[in-house]
Amino acid sequence: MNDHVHVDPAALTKNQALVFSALSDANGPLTAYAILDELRGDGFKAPLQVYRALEKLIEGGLVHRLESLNAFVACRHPTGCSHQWAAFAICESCGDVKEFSPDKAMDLLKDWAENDGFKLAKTTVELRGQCPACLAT
Amino acid sequence: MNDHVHVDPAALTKNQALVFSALSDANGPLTAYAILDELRGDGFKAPLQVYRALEKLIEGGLVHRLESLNAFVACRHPTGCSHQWAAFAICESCGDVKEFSPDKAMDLLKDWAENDGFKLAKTTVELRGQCPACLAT
DNA sequence: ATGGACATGTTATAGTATTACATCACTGAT
DNA sequence: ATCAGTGATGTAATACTATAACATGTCCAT
Repeated sequence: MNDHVHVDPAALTKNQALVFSALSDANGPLTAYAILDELRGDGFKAPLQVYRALEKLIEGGLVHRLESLNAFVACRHPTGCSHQWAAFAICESCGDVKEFSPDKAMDLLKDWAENDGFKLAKTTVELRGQCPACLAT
Repeated sequence: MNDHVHVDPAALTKNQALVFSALSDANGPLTAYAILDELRGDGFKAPLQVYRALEKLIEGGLVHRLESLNAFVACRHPTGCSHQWAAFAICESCGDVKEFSPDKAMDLLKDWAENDGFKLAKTTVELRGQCPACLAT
C-alpha cells in the first residue's frame, strides 16, 4: 500500500519538532535560512541545525523540498499518503504552493522508468505558473 | 505544434556560443562554475558571464536547467521539439542524465492545471534513481 | 554622428549548503 | 555501575551557487 517510512511526529527530536513547527505555521515554503531566523529565539544559531532537522523530516515524509525554489514545505497530507510522489503547483506571482498527487501521471512516469530499466528512487514534479487567485486580479 | 521560440545556433553571441559548446562537449550536466572553469582559457573571468549566457540559451531552448542538481545540460533534441516539457532521468550513481518526453504524463499534468485554473508556464520533471548500466554492475 | 538596444567586463555581495570536529545524551552489554 | 556505541547537537569555518550594481563596448537605424 505504501512503501514509505513515516515518522511518528511525537518521536521528533527537539530541533526537528521546532523546524517542523516553523514550517507548519508558515503559509508557504520557507528557505533554510528563513527557518533559521524563525528559530533564533529558540536557540538556533547555525544553518546546520536547520539542515540536519530538514534531512530527517524529509526522510520521514513530513516535509518536502521544492527544488526549483530551494525551499521547504510541511506536507499537508495526512500521514500515510504517498509522499514520495507528490507534485507541486507553484504560483510565480504570490508564491503560493499547492501540493497535489497526480497519480495517473506518476504511474506513466514509473512506467517509463520501468521500460527503460531505470530504478526510480524519487521524482520531482514542480509546475510553475499563475494560480487562479492571481489570474483573477 | 510548438509554442516555443527557438534560437538559430548561428545567431548566438560569442559568449553564448562558448557556453553552449562547453555544454555540448560535456558528457553530462555541468554546473555554472564548472562551465566557468572550462572557459577560463577563452577569457571568461566571472560567473556572471556564464549565467548571462545560460539565461539566453535556456530561453532559446538550447539548454535545460536541472533544478535538483543546480546544473545545466545541452538539449540533445533536434531544434523544434517540445523543449518546454522535457523530463530527465538522473542516475544518482554515475551522474548520467537522460532527457525524455513523457507526452502522456505531461498532458495529464496540463489537464490537472487546467482543471484547477492554474496557468501553466513551465514544468520541472526530474526522476532520480539508478540507470540500467549502474544496476548491471 | 548620434542615440538606443543589447552584449560584455568587473567587482562586490547575497544566498544556499556542507565539512570538520567537539560535545552531549541515551542505550545496551558486560 | 561502567563502558562502548550510536545518534543528536553545538559551533566555526568554508565551499558552492547566484545576483546586484555599475562601467564599457558594439552594432545598427535614424
